[in-house]
Amino acid sequence: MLMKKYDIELFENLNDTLKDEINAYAKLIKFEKKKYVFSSYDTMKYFYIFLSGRVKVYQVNLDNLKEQTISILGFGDMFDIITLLDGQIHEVMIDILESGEALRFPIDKVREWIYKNPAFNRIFFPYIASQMRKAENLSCELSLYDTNERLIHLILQNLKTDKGAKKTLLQNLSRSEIANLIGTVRHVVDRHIKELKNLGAIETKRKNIVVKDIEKLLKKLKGISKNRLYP
Amino acid sequence: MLMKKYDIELFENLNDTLKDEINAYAKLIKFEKKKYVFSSYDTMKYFYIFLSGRVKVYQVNLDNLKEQTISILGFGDMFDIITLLDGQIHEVMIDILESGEALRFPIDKVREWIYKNPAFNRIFFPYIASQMRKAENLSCELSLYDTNERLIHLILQNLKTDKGAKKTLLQNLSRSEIANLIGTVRHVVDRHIKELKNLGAIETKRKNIVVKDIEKLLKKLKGISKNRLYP
DNA sequence: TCACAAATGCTACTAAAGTAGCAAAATTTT
DNA sequence: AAAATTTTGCTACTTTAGTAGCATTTGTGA
Repeated sequence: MLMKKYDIELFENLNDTLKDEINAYAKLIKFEKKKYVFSSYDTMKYFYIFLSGRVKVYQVNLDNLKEQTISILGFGDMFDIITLLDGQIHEVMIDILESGEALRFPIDKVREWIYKNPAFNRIFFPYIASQMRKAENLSCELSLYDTNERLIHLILQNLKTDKGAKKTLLQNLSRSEIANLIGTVRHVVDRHIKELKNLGAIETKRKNIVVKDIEKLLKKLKGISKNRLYP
Repeated sequence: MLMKKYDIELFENLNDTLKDEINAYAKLIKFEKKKYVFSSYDTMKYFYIFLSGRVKVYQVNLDNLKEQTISILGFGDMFDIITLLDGQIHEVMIDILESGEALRFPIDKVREWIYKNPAFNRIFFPYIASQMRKAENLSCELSLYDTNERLIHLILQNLKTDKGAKKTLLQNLSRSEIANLIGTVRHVVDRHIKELKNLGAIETKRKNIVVKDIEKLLKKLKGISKNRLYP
């Protein structure tokens, strides 16, 4: 019975041997808003797989305090995969957006798995790839599109991932958090949202954006590349 | 003797068994400027390790033809690690900046290695991590610093990697390629370079930037974060 | 429940980045 | 060697993004 403790969806397709391994080394950790956890030093020793809650990983420009959100981690996400792979410290800032739980593993144990356990890697490798795709996409968005387009891309992207996940990325995020995601500041996001509301493309509640007219959103995207996100 | 064929620096620390494996499956490929190679379809079948030359990986905004360089691959780099990890197509544009050679492997063979060969992963995992760090750094640069600071960061970063590598990243790159690297356009780079030249911080030859006064470069960086790159 | 903190909404202003076009120099190709 | 292409350099202009400040609304925790 104890072995069934963390037998979650995520590990469904693993063989029993690995499931047992995981259960043997996992420790359930609860984390809360405004608490300082998952520090760069901590992640040199421990590796986490998130079960619930939401954690923001970000960097700050100390001169103007502008933030860039690198990723928001939730159910099924792992941290910190960079330190796991190269053993070096990974200096990022962490904020808890929503309290939740994670499984904590001794990082050396996880290293053993990724070096020697093909079953674990069948989950791990595609996960790394998905994170790399997201990182690449973020750079290209920041560089190739203006703030208005990036906002619309983010809103549309959320429509797509709607099914499946219980909660979309955008739900329960403030305007400044949205700004941090797309590499701008709150006032700029406000300006664009105001315009989209006036057009009747979206409606907003507190920490919530509801799409009212996809066509109008798409029309605000310029030219050819509008087909990229919503073909 | 045949087995010694590709016995390059990169594989120095591998055991002989793996070296033999690599030699058995590697095919030497030459690539040239203005030739179309390493397509997204090709990299579904083959995996490459570069021996020489330089290859630009980038994305384009079809509306204004602006480009963002995702990475420049040269000696020791691997491609495409995303497709290797998740088996999905990875749609990027490729340009050959300098002709060169690469080892080509059947991608399924390389998958076998990353799933079952710890010796290969001792090279592969840190490499993935370094690519992830670069990707994360690019996003943060693009979002948190203005074009002038990004240019100076790039120039300084090149000073550091000077030793070791035979050729720095910036050598032999045109202004528009520099612009593509830091997410802006040629005219903006020109403007900043002109100012840095007037200050006496740098000198330029065709496709070449020579740092004359590091202190002056650092002074152009704003405030606290200048210490980040050149402590 | 009351005080405090967080989030939203708006106006006005400043600075930075991007667009456009042309000409000269250097390099490569024919 | 001539022609074509690429790279550099400059000016002028337009648009977008970022800064600042304040008032109102909403939510949270003491």
